[in-house]
Amino acid sequence: MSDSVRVRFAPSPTGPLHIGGVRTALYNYLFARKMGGKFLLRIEDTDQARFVPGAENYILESLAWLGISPDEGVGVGGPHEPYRQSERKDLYKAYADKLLADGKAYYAFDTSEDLDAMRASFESQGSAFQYNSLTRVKLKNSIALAPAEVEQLIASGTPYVIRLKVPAKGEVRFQDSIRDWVHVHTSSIDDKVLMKSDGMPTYHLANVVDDHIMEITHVIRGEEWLPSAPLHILLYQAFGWKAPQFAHLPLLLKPEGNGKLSKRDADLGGFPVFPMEWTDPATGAVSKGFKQEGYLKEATLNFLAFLGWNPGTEQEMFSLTELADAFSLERINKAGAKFDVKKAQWFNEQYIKQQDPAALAADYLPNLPADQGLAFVHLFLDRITFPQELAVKVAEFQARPAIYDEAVLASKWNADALSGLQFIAQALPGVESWEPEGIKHAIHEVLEANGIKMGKVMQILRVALSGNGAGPDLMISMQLWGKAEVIERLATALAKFPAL
RNA sequence: GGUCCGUUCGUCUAGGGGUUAGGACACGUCCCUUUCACGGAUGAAACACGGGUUCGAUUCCCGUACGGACUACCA
Repeated sequence: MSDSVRVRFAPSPTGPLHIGGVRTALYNYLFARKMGGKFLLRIEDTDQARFVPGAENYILESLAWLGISPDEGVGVGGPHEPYRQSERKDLYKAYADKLLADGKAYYAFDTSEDLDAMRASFESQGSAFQYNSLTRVKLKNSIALAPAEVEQLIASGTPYVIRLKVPAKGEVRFQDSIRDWVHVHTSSIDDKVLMKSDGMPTYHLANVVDDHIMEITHVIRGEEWLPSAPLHILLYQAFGWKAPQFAHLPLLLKPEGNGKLSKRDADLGGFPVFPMEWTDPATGAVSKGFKQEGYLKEATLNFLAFLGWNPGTEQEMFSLTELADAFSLERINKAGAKFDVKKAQWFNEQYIKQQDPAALAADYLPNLPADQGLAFVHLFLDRITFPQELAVKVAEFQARPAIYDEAVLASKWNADALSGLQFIAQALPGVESWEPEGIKHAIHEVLEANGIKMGKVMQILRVALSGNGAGPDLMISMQLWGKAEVIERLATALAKFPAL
């Protein structure tokens, strides 16, 4: 079908990809999959000043980690190569020239300093400067200046930009998939710069030209673009092109307080706002990543998808393919969503339990024999949020108690407990089969024979062996410690526990 | 300041002219368990405010308040 869906994710390589950007990529990907269309990745590197080495690679790796794989674009190629805007530079100039020839754009020679001064003077009078139909006739451009003068300026190499000649009167309207009709008067739109004086296009031009050439049918992007969408509509009109369908996504907000989620929140809240760890090439500063923090890709995806979208059913665990099946633009929310770490952690806990225990053991407890690693995974699976906690739990488990839980001792350490422990210490060496049932049976038997209730000593036994008043199943723990170690620990505790 | 966008439990949200306003996270209680965790059950918890339209508005319209984005030769 000729009008099949084509969407794109078009980040700028100016730093690590923000988690909000990842969500935008995800929604584009999901929509493409749902509609049987194509998902493209285009790199918008038209700002030479803000270019950050490694950022493009970071974007590619982050998307690859999550399985948000482009069908076309940087890294995979396709019929519209190149997909990096810096490599398409000449193209944009040709389109800008066409607008110039049609009288829909004009040259402007005002320097940044000129414009800054203009803005300052307007501001001092309490109003805002706009480069528009009212002011352009008084500024230094090919509308206000005589043709000969313009030619002379260009011939002499005076730097210039190309601006869009926004109509003085009229209304721009478009129907956003998420926000429905949005209308704006052209009088509130600036004569935006299309081509910068360095010969590079601005976002506005490059974006519209590429989306048209690459036959993009739906532009799904962050809400920060909503104010410039009317300008883009105007550009499509100036070129005589059909505008794509727009869908402006709600923003991701700070977990506490107001404002959009930022890098600062990560530092403050101790949670990541980037998909993967990022080391700033200039400062060497390291920012946390979901991946390195221990978030599973399935959990990250599921969590992100639900920030601003929901299936309308009560199902909340969704794989990437299930998300693609259930996804629709209509079910995206309008209001911004606060980032909730607790929910992200909950998703992670759910997905950890779904992992293959043997794989978890191999990946996170590589130094243990496979059967032992597996046993520990089973022991701790329900008690961790991140897989790397496994190794910590195991280390704590294996270390002999340095201190004994004071509170438990204070309330449970008594004559019954003492004799119970002593009986257990006597019985343990005789346990033939050192496995949970056998150990439990032996303890039960010796306590019953001496008229002591299990409940009186079990927690004290736990403290004696592990130092803690709470923890995983004691019988399984004892099996894992091993007979000799348990006997040793019990003897130590008996010697160290306070006299009665 | 201007333009545009938004507002249902603390958070993510369902719903939509007449509902006991539903679910999830977090929180409380109970059950399970020798303990903790997991799991199960249960509780507390919301339609920003003011007008209108209507027999009836949380839902539609208009204001107000609050929040947000944008307002660069950045994207």
